[in-house]
Amino acid sequence: MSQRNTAVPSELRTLEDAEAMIAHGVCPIPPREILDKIAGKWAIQIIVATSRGPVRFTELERLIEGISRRMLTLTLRNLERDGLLERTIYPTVPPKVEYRATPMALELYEAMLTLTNWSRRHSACVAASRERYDARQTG
Amino acid sequence: MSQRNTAVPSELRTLEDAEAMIAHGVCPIPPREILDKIAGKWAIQIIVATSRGPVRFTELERLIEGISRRMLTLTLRNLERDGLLERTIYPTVPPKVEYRATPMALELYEAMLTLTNWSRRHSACVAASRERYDARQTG
DNA sequence: CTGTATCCGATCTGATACTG
DNA sequence: CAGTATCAGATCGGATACAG
Repeated sequence: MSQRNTAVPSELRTLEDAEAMIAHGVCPIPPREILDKIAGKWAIQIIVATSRGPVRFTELERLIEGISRRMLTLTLRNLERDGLLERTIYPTVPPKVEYRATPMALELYEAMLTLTNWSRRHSACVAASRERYDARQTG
Repeated sequence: MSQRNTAVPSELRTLEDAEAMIAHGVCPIPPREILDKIAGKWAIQIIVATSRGPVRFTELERLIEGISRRMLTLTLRNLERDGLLERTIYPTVPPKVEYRATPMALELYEAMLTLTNWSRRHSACVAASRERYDARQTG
C-alpha cells in the first residue's frame, strides 16, 4: 500500500497528527456542514446563551443583541434539527417554549474554546497586519 | 465590585473557564472578524495546503478542488492581509509567486483540530438528528 | 408569547473573458 | 504564470406586517 506506516490518530492534537491523516487520505478539517454551524452569525451565541439551562424565546431575543425575530427562529430551528438544541413546549396560554443546549452542543462550545484562545492571542496581530497591508495599498 | 471572585483564566479549557469570563463581562467566543476566516469556503483549505511549505498559485488551483481563479485570488489576498499567509514574488519571466502559511496560521490550523475531533465524534449523530427531524416534518 | 410570510438589499461565489 | 474585470446567480440577513 502507498500509505506511510503511521496510524490514523483517534484524537488530533498536533499538526503531525493532521499530516498523518492526510497521508491516509483523510481530510483533517471539519466538513462544510459542520463549519457552517460556526459560520452562521448567531448559532454559537445561541448555544452559549442556552448552555446553563433552558431559556425562553423572548429571553433569547433580549439576550442576543441585534438579532431579528426571523433569524432567531431560523437559527433555533437549524440547531434543533442538528440535535444541538432541545425544544420544550409548555401548552399553556400564552404559550411557553424553552430551548436548551444538548450535551453535544456543550462539547462543541468547549471545542470552540481553543479557537477563542487563538483569537485572544493573535487578534491584535491580525489587526496590525491589516493596517500595514491597507497602508501599503493606499500609499 | 459585582464580579465573582474567580479569576479570568489566561487559557480557556473548560466551560467553567468560559463561565468565569462571562462573569467578568468578557465574551468567551471569538469575535466575528476571526470566525469569518473559518466561515469562508476556502480559507482553511488554503492554510492546510500551504502549511508544509511554499506553494505556487497554479499548484493551489490544482490542489483545491472546485475553487475558481477569482475566489483563489480573493481568499489569498484576505489571508495575506490578515498575516496568515506570506507571499513571495520571484521577478522572473514567466512570473513565479509562492504562498506559505505563517506560524500564526499554523497555530490556527492546530486550534481547528479540536473542532475536527468534535465533528469526527458527532457528525453521524448530527446527520441522524437531521433525518429524524426531516421525517417528522414530512410525515 | 412564539412564531410565520413577504420583500429587499447586501454579500458571496462562480463563469467567463481579458492582460502584463 | 499569475492574476484582473465584469456579469449573473445564489444565499444571507434585516425590516416589517401578520397570526395562533
